[in-house]
Amino acid sequence: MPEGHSVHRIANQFSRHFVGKRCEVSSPQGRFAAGAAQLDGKRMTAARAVAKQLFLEFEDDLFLRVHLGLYGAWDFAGVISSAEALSEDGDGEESLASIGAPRLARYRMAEQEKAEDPIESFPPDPVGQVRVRILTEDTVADLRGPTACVVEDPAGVQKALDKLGPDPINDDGPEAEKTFVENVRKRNVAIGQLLMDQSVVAGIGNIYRAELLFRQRIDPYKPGKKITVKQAKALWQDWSKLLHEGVRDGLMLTMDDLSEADHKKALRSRTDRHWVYHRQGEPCRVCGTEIRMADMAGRKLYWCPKDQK
DNA sequence: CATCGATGTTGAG
DNA sequence: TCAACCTCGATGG
Repeated sequence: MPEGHSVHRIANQFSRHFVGKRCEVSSPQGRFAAGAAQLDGKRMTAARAVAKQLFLEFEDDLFLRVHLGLYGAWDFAGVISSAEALSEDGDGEESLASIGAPRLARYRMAEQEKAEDPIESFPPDPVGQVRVRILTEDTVADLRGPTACVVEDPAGVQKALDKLGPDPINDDGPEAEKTFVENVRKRNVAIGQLLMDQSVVAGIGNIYRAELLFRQRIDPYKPGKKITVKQAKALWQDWSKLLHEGVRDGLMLTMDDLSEADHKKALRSRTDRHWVYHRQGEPCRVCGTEIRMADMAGRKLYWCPKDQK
């Protein structure tokens, strides 16, 4: 899935075009029929992302909690925001659908975002296995392939939140940094593993994990207890920076100070976008040493053995 | 066209 | 520690 930044963008999409509206909620696939019936006809009152968890709040203290997992995705159509409009994070009401009258946009939001073929009529027929469809008078959102899609009461929401460490978008004060530093430094577990532990810090996935550790030149195998306060603070600050940039840009650009040409290249090609992620066997962009890859707790870890000590 | 692997988590054993 | 979840782009024939 979707590391932390994309879920925040999805929440923004819902905030702009669904919150305040009455929703017809259904489960075209059928696997969420009972849950959909609980929410059907209610007004959406808020949309919020905490790390990779999405919470859609409806009237009567009901919440839809969604986690996209590895390959879940939301498809939006109708009056929705384009990538650029979402990046403004403001009140720009510009939508694809409003540009050129009868053409209605379809926009897919998962790890990548992309415009799909225009739809001919509204609402469009569900494509594939749609677990949940949320339909308003002029917008529709289809959810496919989620790991979690559950109706929660406030206590259930709190229970889910309690499992999460700080998320720099929601927790931006010194307290959050302090919590992160403590969470890291009390554990005798490799920092590469701790960054993926959502109770230590929420929202980091495999790509951000590899890139953050390279950017701070930290050995992924170094135990949390041996990470200095300075290193831990730097990791938190850098994560906060990358996450805010990811929400703004709609993609993970983890290399700083690129030339104009390299920046464009990075936007085009995923292989030119990262320092170490998915670059095993290729030369380190800093020192030329071969980037290594190994399994760490079931996920692939990428790092430069020379620069990260 | 078949197969593989992926940005993630859960629960069984 | 590993399979399951059940989608889809990339890869190979």
